[in-house]
Amino acid sequence: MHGPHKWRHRFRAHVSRWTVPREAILDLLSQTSQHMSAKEINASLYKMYPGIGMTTIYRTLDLLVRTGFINKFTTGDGQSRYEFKSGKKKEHHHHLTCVKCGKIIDYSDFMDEELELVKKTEEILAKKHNFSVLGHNIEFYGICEKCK
Amino acid sequence: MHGPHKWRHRFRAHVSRWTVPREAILDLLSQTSQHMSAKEINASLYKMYPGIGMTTIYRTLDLLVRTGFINKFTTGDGQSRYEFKSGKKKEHHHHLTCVKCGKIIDYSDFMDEELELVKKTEEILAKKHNFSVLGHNIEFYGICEKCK
DNA sequence: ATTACTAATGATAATGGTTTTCATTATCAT
DNA sequence: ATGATAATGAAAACCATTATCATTAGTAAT
Repeated sequence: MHGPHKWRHRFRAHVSRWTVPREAILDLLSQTSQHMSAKEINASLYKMYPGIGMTTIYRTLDLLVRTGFINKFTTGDGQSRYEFKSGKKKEHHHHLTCVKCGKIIDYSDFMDEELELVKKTEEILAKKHNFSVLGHNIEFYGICEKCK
Repeated sequence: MHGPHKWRHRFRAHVSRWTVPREAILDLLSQTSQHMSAKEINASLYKMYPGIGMTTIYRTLDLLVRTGFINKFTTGDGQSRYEFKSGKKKEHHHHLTCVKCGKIIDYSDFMDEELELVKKTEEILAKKHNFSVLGHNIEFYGICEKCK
């Protein structure tokens, strides 16, 4: 039903079975620069894999988040969006979100300055509030070109 | 049923009627430093005003957001949270969020440095992507003291 | 104060994204 | 190829939020 695959080995280190839906979803997310919602993933996969249900999509996304393959974001429009987590450090970026259509644009301007500040802030906050800081979200929001 | 109130005048400039639920919700949010969800607001108001329904709470929160009295945040735990918007500029702050219980802690360390960078980034992004930037969220997330 | 207008309320039902349930199917070590 | 059991998917449940609509209550005019 499917041949060897680049993710298979890394994936198997975390969970036991390598299945068609898991491969399809991981492939899709790794190949797009978009931040897709579960519904969009379903729509995108439907032609090639009409059998994959929303249940499995949600479960797989959750699994991929837990095993560190993807990031999950909660946008203001009520649905969550997911992005493939690149291994390369240099691809770290932040987000510009449209509050009308939910579209997310990546940006990486002033990354060095930001990261320095972020690191400093993270240390202080962890110490001050006895918090285990796992990460950060830096997001600008507004109205995108199309929605104006 | 209720006497004169400090917000009444400012409120009436936006909408026509000054009502018990509106006063109760505005009072509650202005007096707490917490970032409350609709459910929490309901629970907190229940003793004093058992008649106020969830519908009215949601409608009032939406009204207060639209008229600039409060800010709305979307946390990862599925529900929105609201905070009173202080008039004072110096009280601008960012958030430290617990991914387990949804608790939000305000912080204002490195505010000046952050704001400078934010302003610079905002200008670039607006120009580069033809975006009308309305605001930003800077948030650190992790596990709080209690949830560890 | 009383009245008339209509905005605001709240009980109920609907919505929509996400999660749970459980019988069936498919993966993989043997 | 086989058996143990993890993964799937259809359907129902869940839960935060929104819409509907008859009733209530704030306001301005009387």
